[in-house]
Amino acid sequence: MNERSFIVAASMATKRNNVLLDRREQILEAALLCFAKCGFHQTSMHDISSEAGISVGLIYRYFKNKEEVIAALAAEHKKNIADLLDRAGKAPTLLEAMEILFTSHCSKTSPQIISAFVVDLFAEASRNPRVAKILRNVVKTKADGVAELIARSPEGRKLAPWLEAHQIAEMIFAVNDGTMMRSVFRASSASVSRQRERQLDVARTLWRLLFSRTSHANGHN
Amino acid sequence: MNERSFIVAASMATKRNNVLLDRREQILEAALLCFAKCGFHQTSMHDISSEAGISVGLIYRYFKNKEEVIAALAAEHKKNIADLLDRAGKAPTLLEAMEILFTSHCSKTSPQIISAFVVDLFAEASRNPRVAKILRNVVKTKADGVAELIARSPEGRKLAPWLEAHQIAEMIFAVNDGTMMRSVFRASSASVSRQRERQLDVARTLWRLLFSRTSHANGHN
Amino acid sequence: MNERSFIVAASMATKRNNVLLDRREQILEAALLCFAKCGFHQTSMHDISSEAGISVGLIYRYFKNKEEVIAALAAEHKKNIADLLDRAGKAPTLLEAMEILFTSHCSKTSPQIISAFVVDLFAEASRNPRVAKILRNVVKTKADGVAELIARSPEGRKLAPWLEAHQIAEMIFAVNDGTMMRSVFRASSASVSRQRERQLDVARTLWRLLFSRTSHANGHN
Amino acid sequence: MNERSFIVAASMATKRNNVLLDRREQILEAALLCFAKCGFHQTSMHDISSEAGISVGLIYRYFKNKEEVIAALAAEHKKNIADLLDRAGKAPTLLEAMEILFTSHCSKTSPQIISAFVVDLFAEASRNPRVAKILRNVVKTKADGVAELIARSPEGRKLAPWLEAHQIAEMIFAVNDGTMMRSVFRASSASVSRQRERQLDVARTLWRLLFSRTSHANGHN
DNA sequence: CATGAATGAGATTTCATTCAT
DNA sequence: AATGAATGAAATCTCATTCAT
Repeated sequence: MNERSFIVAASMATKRNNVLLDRREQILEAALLCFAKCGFHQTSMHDISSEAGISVGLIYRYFKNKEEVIAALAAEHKKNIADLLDRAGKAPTLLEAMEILFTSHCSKTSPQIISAFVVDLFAEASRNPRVAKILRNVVKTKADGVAELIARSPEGRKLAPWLEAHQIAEMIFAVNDGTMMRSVFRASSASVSRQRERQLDVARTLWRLLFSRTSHANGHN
Repeated sequence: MNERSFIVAASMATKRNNVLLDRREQILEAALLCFAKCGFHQTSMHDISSEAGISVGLIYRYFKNKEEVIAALAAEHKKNIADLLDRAGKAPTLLEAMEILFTSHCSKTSPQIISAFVVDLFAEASRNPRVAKILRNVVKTKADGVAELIARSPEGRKLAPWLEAHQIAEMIFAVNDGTMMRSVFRASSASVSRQRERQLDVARTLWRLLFSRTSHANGHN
Repeated sequence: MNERSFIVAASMATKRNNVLLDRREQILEAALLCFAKCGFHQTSMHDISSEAGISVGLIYRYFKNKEEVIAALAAEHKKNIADLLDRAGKAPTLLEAMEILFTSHCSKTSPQIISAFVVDLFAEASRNPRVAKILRNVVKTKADGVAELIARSPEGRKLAPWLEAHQIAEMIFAVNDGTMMRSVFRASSASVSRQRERQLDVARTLWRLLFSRTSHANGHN
Repeated sequence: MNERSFIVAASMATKRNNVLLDRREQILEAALLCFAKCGFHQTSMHDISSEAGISVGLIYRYFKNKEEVIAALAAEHKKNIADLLDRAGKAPTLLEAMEILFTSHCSKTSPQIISAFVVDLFAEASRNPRVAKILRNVVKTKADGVAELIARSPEGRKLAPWLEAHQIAEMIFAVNDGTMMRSVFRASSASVSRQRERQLDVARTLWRLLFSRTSHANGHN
């Protein structure tokens, strides 16, 4: 095997690897859609394969069983949350960071779909230990991430000083999750943006509560 | 038919009615337990009948099908929430009213069970229009109820005056639902009370935020 | 409940019990036929249900899964062998006892079917521990039974005295099993009796070998 | 094309042929192992390919389908039996010939494996005409071979003279097959040799029966 | 020559629902 | 009123076989 053929082989191996990853991604995308539409236990493997445009059997080359598909999506959710926190951490002000956190439930897919899926994920967590483990981690990551965000930003330290960072963080995410939970009601596509508006409204209410004290204090300066 | 026999017949009819209602209640209680433990779609009708100590067929005398059982439980949930609001409405102060709202997810059954069930209910709402309708109503009842509570209480009108009553109400319930969503992680029975502690902690954080402004303002008077 | 109604209830319970047992028997009969025709792992549960004239689901009310059906048939085989030994034990002479052992592989069903099933059973035993356990027991029961038969019959004690009873018993059953193993070749129905003839021929050869010594010895008397 | 290149081409063709044969052999070896371990119909083509360390597709270059693999192994079994008879035919005495027949179920592989496979083969024969044909031939080859062995050896003609050669031959193989059938019970590796001992014990019992008469008769000379 | 991704029919098993008793 | 046997559709998962690379 000369250098050239090595390179060719390597590039082929890479390509093959990409194809494998693409398939996985394709299946997960289809599964997410189906799960959001019908729920885990009312989605059949056939539904997923149809949505993905492949045969049922092929799913089993990439996932050992249905539970693994769910777990993989839960893991992906975890990664998305981590990314979100990363992005929020790079925001110049705390306000902008929170805006990022609240305006994107998740990056790629429609928020409607994501929230239906996530509520199902929490429901599943109450009986599936594997999903529970992942979600517990997600919850902790979120809480810690925001607590740190608050603690290390200059505005954060001044805001509502009679509360600890982690208390504020828990509040923020309680509001976040609660809002998401309500968003499962399928809104007519026309009012999706209006629903979004209302969600942001709640978020802004929270911000005002958190910052009013500060601005009030500032007003005394 | 003389008067006596009429009374007997009436009392028999009443008794019969009570038996019917008891059976219904018995089935719903069993169903709630099963649903909380396994989820709607992983609970079989046989599971419910076993839990209730009756035969499968009997369930179908009281409910047309599985979906009706779910819907009936959703309706019961709605009634429980209405009762809760009633009780809260009778509290002497707004603070006490909120305490009632936050400390009891539901009366009879363990909060762990209730929250697992309610999260499932929200998940179900995203695809089952009937459940969605009931839950939408629940959400509206809660929001309106609290908004009214705030609007008509003397403290309420002073608290966070730059926010409308309905905005505050939405916040309160977002926090309420968000905390509940996290409580699905089956905690070891030992730490159930500790978990409850933390949930109340979040609620108290919110209260302080809501009332701080007022007390602060009051402090300046 | 008076005596009459008790009797009625009891008789109904008995009847119901019989129905249950009949169903079980019906399923096992169908399964035996299918297994003999196609082998355990090429017989589908649907094949069995069709043969029995019932629905697939019903099988699962009586057997937890396919393996339980196989195990139940293995257990029945064990019982049949025990019955056979019982009958042989009641024969007046050892010769007649052996005739019983050799001429009936099993009572009710055609020997063709039984032998195909039993060979499958042995094949299964080499990987299915549960079936192995049952068959080991069958083999031991057979060996012990015949050894005792020989040991306690007057002719038996004289026959081939340089051999121990258990050695002779093992021989007899090795021949028995070996003959059965060959009988799996589906003979045209015309030659079934001829095949049976040849099997008996082998058995008689064995008998002559075992008794020749005796008759020879007797010849010297 | 010069002589050299012809030779090279020829040797390459031979080599290629050898490779082909080797692959076939490699696949059959793997298949035998898998079949013995799991049975024909519980062994997947993937199992075989894994065991052989090749891809699934490659099996189909050498065998049309799964059934052909089974048939090829049945044919190999036939060849092994023929070899065994050949070797037995070259033994100086009948006793030694029989020892050869009884002590080696098959040359290369462990007897445990072979017997599990052969019992499966017989089970298969009861429904697969192709396998049945091969096994019928095997049975006939064995019977004829031993009958001839007996008929043409000097001791053979004297032994149990009241029986025909073919009757004795059938007996011998009935015992042979019967013992093999029992050997399917997976013995703990420790007691494999002890199990082997017991099998030989049965064989020796048979021998003594067959020869006792002669030696007895001889004793009278 | 060799691979293994892909297919899709088919196997096992479950379960909502009905209905004779 | 109450039972639970019976049905059969549907779900999950497997596997022999093909074929593009």
